Amino acid sequence: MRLLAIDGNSIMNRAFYGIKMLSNKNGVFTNAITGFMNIFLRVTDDISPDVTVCAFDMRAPTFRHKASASYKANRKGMPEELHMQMPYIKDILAAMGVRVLECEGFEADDILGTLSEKFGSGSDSCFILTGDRDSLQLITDNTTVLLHTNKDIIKYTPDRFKEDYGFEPINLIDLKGLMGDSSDNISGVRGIGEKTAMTLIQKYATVENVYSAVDDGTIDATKRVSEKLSEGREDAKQSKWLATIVRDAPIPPECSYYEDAKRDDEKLSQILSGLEMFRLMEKLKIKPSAVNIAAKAEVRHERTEYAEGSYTADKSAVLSGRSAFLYDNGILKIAFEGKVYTVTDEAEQMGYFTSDSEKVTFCAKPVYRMCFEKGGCLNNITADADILGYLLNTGSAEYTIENMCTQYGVPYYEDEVCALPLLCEELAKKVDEEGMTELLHDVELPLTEVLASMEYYGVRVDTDGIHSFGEELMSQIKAEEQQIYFMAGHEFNIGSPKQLGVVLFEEMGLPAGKKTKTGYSTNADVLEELRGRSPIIEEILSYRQLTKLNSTYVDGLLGKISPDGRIHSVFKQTETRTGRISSTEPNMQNIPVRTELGRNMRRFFVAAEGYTLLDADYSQIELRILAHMSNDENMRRAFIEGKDIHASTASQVFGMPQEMVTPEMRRAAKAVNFGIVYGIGAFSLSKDIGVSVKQADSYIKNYLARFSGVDSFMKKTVSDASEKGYAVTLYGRRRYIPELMASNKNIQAFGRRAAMNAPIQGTAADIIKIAMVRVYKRLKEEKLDARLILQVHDELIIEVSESDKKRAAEILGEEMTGAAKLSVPLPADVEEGKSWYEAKK
DNA sequence: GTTTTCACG
DNA sequence: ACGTACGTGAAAACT
Repeated sequence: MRLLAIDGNSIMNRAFYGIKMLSNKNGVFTNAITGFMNIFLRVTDDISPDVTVCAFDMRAPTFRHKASASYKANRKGMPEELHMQMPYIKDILAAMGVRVLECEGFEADDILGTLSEKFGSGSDSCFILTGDRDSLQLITDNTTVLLHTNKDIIKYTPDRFKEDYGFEPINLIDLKGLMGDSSDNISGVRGIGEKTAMTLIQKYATVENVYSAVDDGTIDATKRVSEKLSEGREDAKQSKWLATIVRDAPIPPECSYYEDAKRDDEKLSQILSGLEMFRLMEKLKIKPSAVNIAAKAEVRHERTEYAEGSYTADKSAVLSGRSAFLYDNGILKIAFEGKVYTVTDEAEQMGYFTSDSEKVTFCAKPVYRMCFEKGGCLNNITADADILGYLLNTGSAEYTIENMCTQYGVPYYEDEVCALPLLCEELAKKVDEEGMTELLHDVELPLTEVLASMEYYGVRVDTDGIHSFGEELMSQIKAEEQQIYFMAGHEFNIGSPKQLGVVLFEEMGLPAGKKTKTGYSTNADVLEELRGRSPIIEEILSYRQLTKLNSTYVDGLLGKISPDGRIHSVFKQTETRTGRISSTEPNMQNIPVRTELGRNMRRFFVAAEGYTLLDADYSQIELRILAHMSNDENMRRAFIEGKDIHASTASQVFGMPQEMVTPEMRRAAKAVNFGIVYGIGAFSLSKDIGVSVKQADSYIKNYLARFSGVDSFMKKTVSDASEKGYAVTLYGRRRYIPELMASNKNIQAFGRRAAMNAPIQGTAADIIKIAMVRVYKRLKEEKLDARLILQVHDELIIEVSESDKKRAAEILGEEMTGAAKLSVPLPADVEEGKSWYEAKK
């Protein structure tokens, strides 16, 4: 029989520190569980054990198996984020068919020792999975230790051990006897460290042999070492005993007990969906089952059984009622009053989409887009489970019907369309309870159509222009490359941070600043510092800029041009945690603008023949929102009086009339304003504007004293978020911030910054979404030959026929400015041009 | 698949 | 002692 015995505590510990923080929306951390399961699955896959057992520490407060009280006192207490994950991993393992063993007064490795004694002989073999080198003493011909290190899992057989240590595995306890182990609070012999102890054990094997040699006077060591050994005789004995893993812990002796454990998928499904660990569920091929969900107390609905129906026969009933549908790959499925219909006829499908009947669905955007492509439309969508799920928790990894049914306790059907009516009902109810109904109906639902339309129209690009720009870049890159090779004295891959680090910091001897976890950092900040120390730096920065433009933008965009000569980006509505929209394939929201070279890229985004582009952006929308939400009189006045906000801030912070503010001071004030929106820190501000941390700190203090309304608003935002678990925008959109509950202060600090930023960034997102819906509606109402084609967070772009451009520009300006009624003005600046470059001056 | 870098608001 | 502003997406190198 092959037995796998796991040191639960040790592996959880490794996993916890090895994986970044993860948590579900209730603030239950799951990173150690995730890491543990990854390791677990990898190892079971590798060695295919017949039986798996996992041992956990259980230290009784009153009784200690080992004599010295609190002998592990100096091992750090488990952080709360890890501690809270322990009951879950035990439940998961039990449901996986793994016996979970705990023994009062014994540690996990004692249990492993006992198991290896039991199963590590004859034809049986035992594998011990741990992150703790102590357990290497258990290695025998039949017991292999799988040691999990930061890098990989090392298979320790007796040979491998001898290779590494130069003595037998069992003598590890003798080594510890001499050198001790600070993590286990084992003292060892005072004055004997790792080097000496290794040499002695390699020669004498055991503590006893060492002392016989000391007594004989034959000990092969310096006089000093010999003296220390004599003094520490008792310590050595005691330490060896402490380092010895127990092999007779009271655990169930019958093999059948371990063999009988069975996997329970229902149980696993329950635990994992509660933890929102959907990826793991997928890996384990666990489906949320209706039976499982029905057993849950929160279920509010009876499950309706669905029968196959004939759409031709029931069409008029469907079109006069409320139905759910899913459309995928040319196939339309409709669920309606206990029947499910499959419609493949295209004309029938369009008839359904165009009808006024009430429809609920999941992911309406691609359906809108498909309808547009066929010259039709999609009407009366009253719920979209994707959007609903997003509003309820913007932090979730993915919104699938399966996940949401499980999470919100709604019966799930393999034919997913059947789950939609109840799912949407349940989600909409929650959205209403959380005060987001208006946001849903007035903003998010209509926005889906707007985004689909933007994707459908896309942006016209000047393909030839991009090509020749690319060729220019290429020749500059080649020249730059040669220059760099010459300066470095040899060729290398300039794009490899690793190779570049070697060239700069080792070969050329430039001072290495920051380090990343894998080596030298070579990012622009670091290189900027080195400017002037070597001319190569300038060339590398330039090389980086050119290659970035060429690969990400020239090549990237060229690969995304459709046969119609336009780029149809995908705008994602359920992606960001703050409520913003994101753009992919390609990302149209990060087209260069900050440097002149990069900004040239925008010359290639053009209006179609006979059309022109209108570009409008909000000015300082986030600071205006801050002025409104914080109701800070000082800040509001600046906006109401139409002042230059950064200059005005500078005059306040530096205490002087605005005429006296220098450009340098304005720059600093601008950085402070940005910092405030992001949840400021003195360190980063100082780096940003090049003053001392102390100096930066005093700017911030000054600012918060001057703008006390902002100060109290930020404090309240954080305390509300800590109390409720989420931050909220002006329109009620929530962002859950479980990081605020962490005990790690870095994570907590991140949570506070996110809490300060979310209402501002989120409200700005709300407002431009409102503007988009209103602009879309008015362009349609007034039947203008104009369409929204892009959104870049605070900027909207319309493509409009020459004849309608005046009217469209009016609408764009009016609707953006009128999108929100704030207690400060909200101006939007509209410009026109044939290309994006010209339209944004 | 993760890390580093860099483009945008 | 450490890490250090919020929110994104893409490419290339590396593991």
